[in-house]
Parts: sequence; C-alpha cells; structure tokens
Amino acid sequence: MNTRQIPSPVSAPAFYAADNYVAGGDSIGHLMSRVFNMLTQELERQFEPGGLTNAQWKPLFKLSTGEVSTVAELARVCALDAGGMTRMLDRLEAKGLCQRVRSSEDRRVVNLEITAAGRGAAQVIPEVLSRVQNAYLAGFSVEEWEALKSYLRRMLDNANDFQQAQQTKSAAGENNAA
Amino acid sequence: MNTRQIPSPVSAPAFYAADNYVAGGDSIGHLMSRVFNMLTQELERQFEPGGLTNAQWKPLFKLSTGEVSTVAELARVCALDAGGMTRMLDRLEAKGLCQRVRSSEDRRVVNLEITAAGRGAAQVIPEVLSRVQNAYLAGFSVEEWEALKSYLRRMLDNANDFQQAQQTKSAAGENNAA
DNA sequence: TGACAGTAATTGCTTAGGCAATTAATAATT
DNA sequence: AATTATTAATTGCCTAAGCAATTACTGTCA
Repeated sequence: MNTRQIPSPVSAPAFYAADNYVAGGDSIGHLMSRVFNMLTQELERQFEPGGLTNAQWKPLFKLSTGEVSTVAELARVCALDAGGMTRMLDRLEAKGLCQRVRSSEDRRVVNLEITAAGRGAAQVIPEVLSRVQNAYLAGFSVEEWEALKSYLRRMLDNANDFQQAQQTKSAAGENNAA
Repeated sequence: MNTRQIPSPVSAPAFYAADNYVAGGDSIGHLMSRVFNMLTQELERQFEPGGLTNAQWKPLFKLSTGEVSTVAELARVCALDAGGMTRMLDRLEAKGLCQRVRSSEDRRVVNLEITAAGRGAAQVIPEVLSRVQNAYLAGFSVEEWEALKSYLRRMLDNANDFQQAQQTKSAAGENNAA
C-alpha cells in the first residue's frame, strides 16, 4: 500500500460553489478576464501608431531578437496554431515587416527574416510593454509584485496539473468505452 | 498652490525597463496571459460536451438568470460589441438555446428568451466555473485568495486611471494639432 | 407637423485563432 | 531502393470580436 501523503481535498477550501454562484461577481476568473481585457485593449492602442496590432507585436519581437527563424518555431514560442501563424506572417509580410525565404538545406522550411522596417517597428515594443505594465503595477511594492507573480505561477502549475488529470481521466474513459 | 500630496513617480519602483526587457520572461503580463490562456482552453473543453463554447457560456448564463433581456443589454454586460453579439445570438439561436422576439412596445428592440434546451445547457455553467476555478486555486489559503483578488482589483483601478490619462493626453494633442 | 437627433439591431469588412486536411520534402525502416 | 512515417508549411472551414455604415424606429424641438 502506498503510504505517500496525498493532498486531501478536504483540507482545501472551496472558494466557489455551483449553488450561490454570483454572475458578474469578483471571482478570480472574472477579475483576471477584466484586467487582461484592459491590457490587450491598451496595447492595441499603444501599438497602433506604429502600425502594429496587439496580436502582432509578439511574433515581430521574437523575430527581432533572432531567437526564432522558422514558422513552426515562431508558432511554438507564441503558443499558437501553425495555420494561424502562416496567415499572421501573410499580414506582417504584406506590411513589409518581415519576409519569407525558402530554406535550401531543408526545402520544407521557410526561414523568416525581419526587414529594416520591421526592426524599426519592433524597436518600441519593449518600451510599450514596460510602460504599460509599470502603470498597471502603480502603487505595488516589490514584495507585492513578487507575491502576485508567485500566485500566478502557482495557478499555472495547478492549471497544468488539472489538465493532466483531465487527460488521464478521459483516456481511462475511452478505454472503458472500447 | 495645491498642497495635496500627489503620488510621486520617483517613489514608485519601475518593475520593467525597455532596455534589458526579457522576451518570454515571467513578467506579470506574460504570466497572466498564460494562465488566462489555460483557463479559456480548459473552459472550452469543459463546456464542449454540453455543446457550448467558452465564448458562449457567458451570454447564455446572463440570459438564464434573467438579468438581461435585450441585445444591447447583453452586449453591455458581456463587455462586447453589439455587432458581435448579434452574430453570437445567431449561433445560440441556431443551436436552439435562445430565441428572438421583436418587442411590441418599442419595435427597435428584440427581446431575448432562453429556451428549455438553453436552460438545460446553462445548468452546468456554475458547476464548471466553480470546479475549474477551485482547481486553479488549489493550495491557496483564504488569505492568499483575498490578496490575489485585491491585487487584481488594484490593477484594474490602475488600468482605468491609465486609460483615462491617455485619453486626456490624446485629447490635448488633438487640440494642439487643430 | 416635419425636420432632425438619438437609439436598437443588423450587416459588411477586417483581424485573429483553432482544427483538420493537404502538399511537399525529409527521415526511417524493411 | 521502395515503402512508410514524420515533419513544415499552407489552405479551407469555423468561431469570435472590433469598427463603420445602414436600416428601422422613437423621441424632440422648432
């Protein structure tokens, strides 16, 4: 028998319950969604003068640092679909910010190169990100900033654990069904 | 002269700087975006068996509680565009979850009514939201949960202040230009 | 009353992103 | 070497959301 201590659900407080669930209440999810919404809107406005959108700064920034050079790599680091990335690159290329060059070693891959215009547009990215994030953290102490980050990291770990558990469960269910 | 104490920018720590900005670093924005991404993906999976998407649970839930009854109201409480809401309702209506009834008092408005199928689909919403949020908060004490919420509320306040300041600035700029 | 402003909903156009299928090229296997 | 599997990128089809223009209707005001 396994004597390893397994975290008991009983000891964990249940923060939300199906009955008495308040609609636009200040749940974690609702608050995060509102903050995130404001953030993306603000970045949209901030990048607009430079001809970028909120969705476009990340791929362009990754290209500008030179840490990626192919479509698949870029899709991976931006955590989005390869098909979507193809069309994103269509738009960036149409704006003259980057260009595709078919690789000669492996003719399946296209190497991505940022243009001079792309480098120019990318220049403001760290400035904007710093300015907006600092503004959103106005009044925070360093300790509070660190606490917030640690909470988010813990939520991320929990999210991964939960996803894992769900996958395991659904895989078992499929076996039972088969 | 105004002697009211104005928060000095000097005393506020600058958490991020344009030089030395780390790309995929664990900035607040990056962490929040990752958590939020996992959350929406998880909700997408959780609602899928019931035939709902992550974007659809909120409008349907608001309809189920009866707190809204028109397109404009629904768009407002869901914080999204009226045009987008029209098409969202097209999809919900196509699934038989709600239906439009043109108002007789004011023939511009359409009254939204949830169907029996819609009520059935909406039933699981509080359960899913509670389950997933509790899972993401596993290991959190009540104090940490409260602290996280207060941080998010403060960020939301800062976001509103910043937006306000930007609008004032751009309005002044337009006056100068005119 | 008749012009005009305001409002509710819809539609067209755009960016965005997920999923599945396809194509082309390379790698692995027998 | 020929078949098979894998990989990279693209494309089609879908949901989603913002913005601008349009339509239909209501309210206001001269």
